[in-house]
Amino acid sequence: MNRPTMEDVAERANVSRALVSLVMNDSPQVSDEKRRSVLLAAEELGYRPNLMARRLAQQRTHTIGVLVDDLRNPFFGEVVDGIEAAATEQGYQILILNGHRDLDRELAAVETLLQFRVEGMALVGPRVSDVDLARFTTTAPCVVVASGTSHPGVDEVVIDDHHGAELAVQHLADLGHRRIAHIDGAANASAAERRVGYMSGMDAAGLGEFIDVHRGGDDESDALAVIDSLLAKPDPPTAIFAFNDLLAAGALDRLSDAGVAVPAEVSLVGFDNTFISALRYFSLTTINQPMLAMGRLAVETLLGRISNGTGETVRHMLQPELVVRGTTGPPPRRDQR
Amino acid sequence: MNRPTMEDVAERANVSRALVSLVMNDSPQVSDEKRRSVLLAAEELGYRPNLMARRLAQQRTHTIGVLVDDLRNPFFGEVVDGIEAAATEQGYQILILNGHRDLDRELAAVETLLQFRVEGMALVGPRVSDVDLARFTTTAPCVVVASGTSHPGVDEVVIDDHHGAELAVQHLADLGHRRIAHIDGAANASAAERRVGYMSGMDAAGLGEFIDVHRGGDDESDALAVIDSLLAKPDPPTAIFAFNDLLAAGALDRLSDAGVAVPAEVSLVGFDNTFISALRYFSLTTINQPMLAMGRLAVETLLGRISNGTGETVRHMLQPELVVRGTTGPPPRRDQR
DNA sequence: ATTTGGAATTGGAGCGCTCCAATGGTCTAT
DNA sequence: ATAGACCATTGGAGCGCTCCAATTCCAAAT
Repeated sequence: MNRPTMEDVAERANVSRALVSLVMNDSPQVSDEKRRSVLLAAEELGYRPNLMARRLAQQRTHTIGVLVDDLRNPFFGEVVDGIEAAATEQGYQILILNGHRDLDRELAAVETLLQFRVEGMALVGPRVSDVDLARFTTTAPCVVVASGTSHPGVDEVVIDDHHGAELAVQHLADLGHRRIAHIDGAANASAAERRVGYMSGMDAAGLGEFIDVHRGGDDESDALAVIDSLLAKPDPPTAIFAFNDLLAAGALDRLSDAGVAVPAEVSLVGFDNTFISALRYFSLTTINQPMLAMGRLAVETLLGRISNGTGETVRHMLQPELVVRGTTGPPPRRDQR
Repeated sequence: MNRPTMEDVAERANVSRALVSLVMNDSPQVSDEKRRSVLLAAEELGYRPNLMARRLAQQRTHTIGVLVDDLRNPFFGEVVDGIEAAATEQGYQILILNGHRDLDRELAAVETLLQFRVEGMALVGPRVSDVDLARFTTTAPCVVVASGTSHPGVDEVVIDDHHGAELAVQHLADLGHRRIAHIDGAANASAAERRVGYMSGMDAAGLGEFIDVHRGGDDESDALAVIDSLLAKPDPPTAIFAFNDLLAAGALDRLSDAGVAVPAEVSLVGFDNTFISALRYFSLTTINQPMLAMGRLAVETLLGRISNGTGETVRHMLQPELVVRGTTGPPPRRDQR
């Protein structure tokens, strides 16, 4: 009644347990005859190797742990897809745990990953402190993905948030906008970088005097009040660059409520290129993050670290891209310079 | 240099390995003194139990496997959240694998779960056939979640798609609509149920003669052509019930392109209540699926099956709810009955 | 002083596998 | 006929833990 073991298969095929092990691991030095009979016996018994036992004996797990901040966010799903694809190609499994946007749960999850003896960890949008990070990374190599701030001493895969913001501003400036406002991401990890990028983009376009930053947040509700105050100004902006697509969605909502035409009266740019921005009803101009590539690169970095051990930590920075859709256009005639 | 084991901790604390095991498992029958010194030794060595070894020795894993159809879809993320919450409460871990909308990968994933010796599996929106399902469920109990079609012989947690569709139709009929069209989900798992629900809702409202089903698909692009042909009719519908929120988003897009006011000229209802529909810019009237509750119920069902063994399979059907937002209203005056 | 009982502690077997060194078997070269 | 070489196969130790039965310990009861 109990699950068949290698022993059972060996007995049925009249061979030793070691031979069964060789067959299960596709060893080339097994005669075809024995291989067939082992495979047959395994099939008949419904044998399935026990991964626990195998890993214990092997002294390695061929697994990399993935910690994501929030599974419901499509952004993370996409990055994980990239991680999984690359890991599978390299013969690694992945173990996905959810941090639930909470530091304590995140730490618990990392602990679990370590108990699983993962050979490396990819922390996607993590909230752990640098101190904790330093502790983990000596136990198992870590790579931090998509975290705006820098974590010295740990490998990282990030996007050039600064440049992404510059691209957005430059696009708007090229269209002729001058009063370009920014709704930022408040305490969000990438917020600071994008804010600074916005400012430097404005400066570069000779629009330093029009720099105008407003505190936003994580999602659309945080944009509503900002839009109201923006519209109440004597000289409202003709363009808005939002921290992410969700904030942009909120902004769009409020603007249409207020009867402001987009892009005829106000242009709008988001960030992330999540599938929301691609919905044609939104058709949001935004900045693309190469999520799949970030995932793949994370795995490569991790495996490099695993095989090469210690050494200079790297910070891979991927380039964002402007995706022009329907929410940007030239400013109203009266505002053209 | 090697990872410390229980043996090492035992030695350092001057106790037996068995005692360390007791401490690690919070056994009450350990003297405070010994417990402290074991804990101290563990701390000093940076000891972390090896989950592989523990599970092998324990002969159980306290883990339930979760197979999702597509990680990038927020719907699944939400269901998994429910599963995880309930599992954690019951002292179970979850192991998430991704089916990638592909039958073969799904089967491979299930195989992996079984090699991990999960004690049960929750298949969320699976594509496996009933035959495969029957094979698995004898090895480890399965529960199928959010699959429209029925899988005899397997426990299920589903939503009443039929009734959900009826709710949508009834809402529109109550508003005074008569020509209510349906854009269906084509081959999608829940499509048939919702389609039939639409029809029976129409009948119940005395609108049988207006039944009008159009083939849609999975996402927004599939709605575009349908809207075009609908608008080209001599008597275009005054209301549209779409298979899901994404199709509704596509419909909304096309309608606004065509200059058709929503809901003044055409009302629109979606299905799922994903966060997209809640975006105020959409403000889509839709049918809510209790995703978290479905996840929790899946775990309860699974654990019940694990402890009670075989017996009548159950089919838990949760009730959908109408969520009225901004895309529905009375039909234009000329169409009121 | 001796017994008794309960709690705290320990030794050892065993979980299902891998991997190494050793064994046996077959074939060719001497 | 014998040695050597090479291949397929096997026995056994060991991976790090749990869990049972056995042992030790100590205090209370006789």
